[in-house]
Amino acid sequence: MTMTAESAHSTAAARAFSAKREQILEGAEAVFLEHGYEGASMSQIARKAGVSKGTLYNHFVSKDDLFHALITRLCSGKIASMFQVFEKEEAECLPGLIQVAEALIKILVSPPALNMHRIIIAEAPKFPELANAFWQAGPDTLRRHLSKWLTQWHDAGVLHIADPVFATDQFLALCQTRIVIFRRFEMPVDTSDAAIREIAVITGEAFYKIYRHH
Amino acid sequence: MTMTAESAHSTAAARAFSAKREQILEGAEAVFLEHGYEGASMSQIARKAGVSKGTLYNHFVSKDDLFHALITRLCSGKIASMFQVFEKEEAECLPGLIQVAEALIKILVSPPALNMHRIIIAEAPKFPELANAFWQAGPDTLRRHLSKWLTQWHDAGVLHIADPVFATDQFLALCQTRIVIFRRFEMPVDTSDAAIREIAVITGEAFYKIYRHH
Amino acid sequence: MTMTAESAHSTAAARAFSAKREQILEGAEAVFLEHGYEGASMSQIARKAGVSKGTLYNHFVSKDDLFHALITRLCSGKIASMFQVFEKEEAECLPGLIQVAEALIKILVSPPALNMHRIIIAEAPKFPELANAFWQAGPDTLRRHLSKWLTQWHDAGVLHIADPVFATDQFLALCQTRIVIFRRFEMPVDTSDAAIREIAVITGEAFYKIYRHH
Amino acid sequence: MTMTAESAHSTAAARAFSAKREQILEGAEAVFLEHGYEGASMSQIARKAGVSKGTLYNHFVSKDDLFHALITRLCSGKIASMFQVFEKEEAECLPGLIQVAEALIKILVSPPALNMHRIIIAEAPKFPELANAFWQAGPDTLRRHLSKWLTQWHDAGVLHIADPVFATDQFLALCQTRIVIFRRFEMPVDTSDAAIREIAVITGEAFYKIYRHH
DNA sequence: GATGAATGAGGTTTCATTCAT
DNA sequence: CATGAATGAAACCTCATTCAT
Repeated sequence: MTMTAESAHSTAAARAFSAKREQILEGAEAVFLEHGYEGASMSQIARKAGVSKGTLYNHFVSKDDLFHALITRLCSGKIASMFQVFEKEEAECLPGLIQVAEALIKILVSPPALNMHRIIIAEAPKFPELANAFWQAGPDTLRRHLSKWLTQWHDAGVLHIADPVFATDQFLALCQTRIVIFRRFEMPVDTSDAAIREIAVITGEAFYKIYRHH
Repeated sequence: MTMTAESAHSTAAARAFSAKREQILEGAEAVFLEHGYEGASMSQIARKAGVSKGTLYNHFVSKDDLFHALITRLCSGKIASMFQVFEKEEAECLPGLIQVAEALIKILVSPPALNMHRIIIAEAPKFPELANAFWQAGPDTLRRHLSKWLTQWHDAGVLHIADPVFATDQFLALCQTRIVIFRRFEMPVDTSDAAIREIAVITGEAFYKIYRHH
Repeated sequence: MTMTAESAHSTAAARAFSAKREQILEGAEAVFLEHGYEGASMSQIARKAGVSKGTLYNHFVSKDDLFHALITRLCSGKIASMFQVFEKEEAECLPGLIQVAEALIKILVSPPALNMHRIIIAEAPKFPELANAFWQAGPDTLRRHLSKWLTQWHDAGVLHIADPVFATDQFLALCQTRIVIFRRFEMPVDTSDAAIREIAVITGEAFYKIYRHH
Repeated sequence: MTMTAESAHSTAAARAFSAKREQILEGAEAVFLEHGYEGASMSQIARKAGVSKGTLYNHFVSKDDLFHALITRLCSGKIASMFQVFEKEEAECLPGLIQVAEALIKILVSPPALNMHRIIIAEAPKFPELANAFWQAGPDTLRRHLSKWLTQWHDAGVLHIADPVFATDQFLALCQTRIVIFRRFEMPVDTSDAAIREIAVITGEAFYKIYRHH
């Protein structure tokens, strides 16, 4: 496999270009998530990213475009991986539910997830496609995995679930009781591991009571 | 009952002043709830309210102050009355739960409530006291009423609830399954009365399964 | 001497009107002298004077007019009396010169005089007639008295002064050595009575050396 | 002497930047000196300088900052060179004094010096450091040179001066008799060369009488 | 005559975007 | 392609002035 000097050059240039793009997106992430879409300024982003304002516009057509690119990237990157809460299968149902609840709550109260949620909700009317992208990458990913997992317990006769996707939605909703919602409202609440564990147990048990097979 | 010319005068003036203030707050409500705090401009608000920019500043010290006043007023007014979902007591438990769920979901998917939720969540880091005011006026009001109502069923031996406030939180969370959350993400979802009723029934039944007395 | 009820009434009203005018001028004095013409706002003045903004315009046609009235009043009042430094005649020439120098320096370093000087100088291009009024009421008053007093010593053969008015101008200029000028530039300088006395002595002696008769 | 493309580039850019800065300062000088600090508007300055309002803020952080930069620049430039009145030494004392007086009066009645004095005095309470900078660059420069020169005549036995700096202050004060002060108050006065010469002679002689050696 | 709310022009400053270098 | 100065529209806010009460 050979490579001419020129293509080598252009490849290197392309790499550098890509790197700059990443650099900008890092800055944009920091600024947009902290200040919101309107509250963020292109100057701030340029400064944070360590590039000139002009460079922003060499890589992105507009503020809108940069925001788009950022959210899209976050959705296919951080968000997607965040919501991968099924690393190892649990041998039993209820402990599995509790474990998932615990993992999910921990994610949802983390500053990045809170900020992401905030900006997505805030900008949903202006950028509905981004809200949708977030949904697909985050909650919906979890929903697909979880509903499949629940179906297994249904098939095993442990749970009785007519609509596994809706059941998953309920599970997700239950996980947002108390701690998560308090954090979203910036109200003081105990977010220690113990407190989260406690909510997770109650949540898992509640869900189990709704759907256990008699 | 007599009234001096002067007090009549100042009373009339005070009334006019109050009316203008209301007028401004109406405009502010329309613009802030549509565009968010940063996205709204004082000029827009003045135009919408039909007053001059200067008048805005005769009534409110700053944009912050106007926002504060608006949210505070909404909390003690619309929001508070919105969350009064207990007009008549239900004779039975499960139908009562379903009825409350239905009423709550209808509220939560209404544009005013959605917009209010959006802006409160978005600005919670900058205006935590407003997020708290909203919480007190809205969810917490419901929480107080509902937990008292649940306690009655507990005392009657119909439900078995160790922590009624937490149970209420769970009920509120469950009501936000599917329709409410889809609307918040501006994703297409059936919000017809029938669809809401269906979710309400499932939600009521789910909650009943968690806490019914054996 | 009789007075009808009506004229009594209108006289009382006129007195009240006059009092309001004074009240406004007091406020205007405080604000204009502190912030300068452009730096002062009509609202500030109204607040300081304890009257409404409308009242300002019932008494004065405009900001210009109020400024005019203020400076004019100060010139015929405070300024004029300030520069009356000849209360008692001195028996001797040099001690008299020193005494006048001392009195004058004390006046010129007083905050009111400094502020007045500042605003008059600053606004002289815009309000030359006010600068002139100040000159007439302040320096020129002193100039007339002092030149007459110097003429007496000339006639007595103690001093030899061809142009008494110009000599007075020189005396006034000499009094503004060091302390006065430092205060005008807001530079730190000893303004104690002792320091002023010292300058006054040197100034008086210097003037005496210029004009003493041989 | 070589120069890389980049350094050539950045040097040219820096030159252009500097030129624009100068251009702004020219505009600022014209507007500030004519209208005073508060009376000048950033729009006026931008218009006068032939740049956009935004450009003002690319070069200076605020109106304050621009004013600071202007006055500082004037002090180290025009003002400093203005007060260099000692180009050639005079062979004799009294003619030397007269020559210096004449030069100084001519400077002080020039519109730039009058305007500068005006604005410095007016803004001294708000910008004391600028008043001080002006003092250092202007009067104090002259004071240093003149006091040294006077010391020479003292050492030569022609004058008898205990405190040369104070004597200089007196000389400066005497130069501000009549013409200078009339101009500051915008009062009509003959500012012809002949009139100035006349005052200069009287002033020089007066000073000589105070300090000549017997 | 006194009040103070209303006005709208204009104040300082920020911002997204463009473009010459 | 990167830079950052330039732009001018628009942001928040203040001000002198008017006028209904």
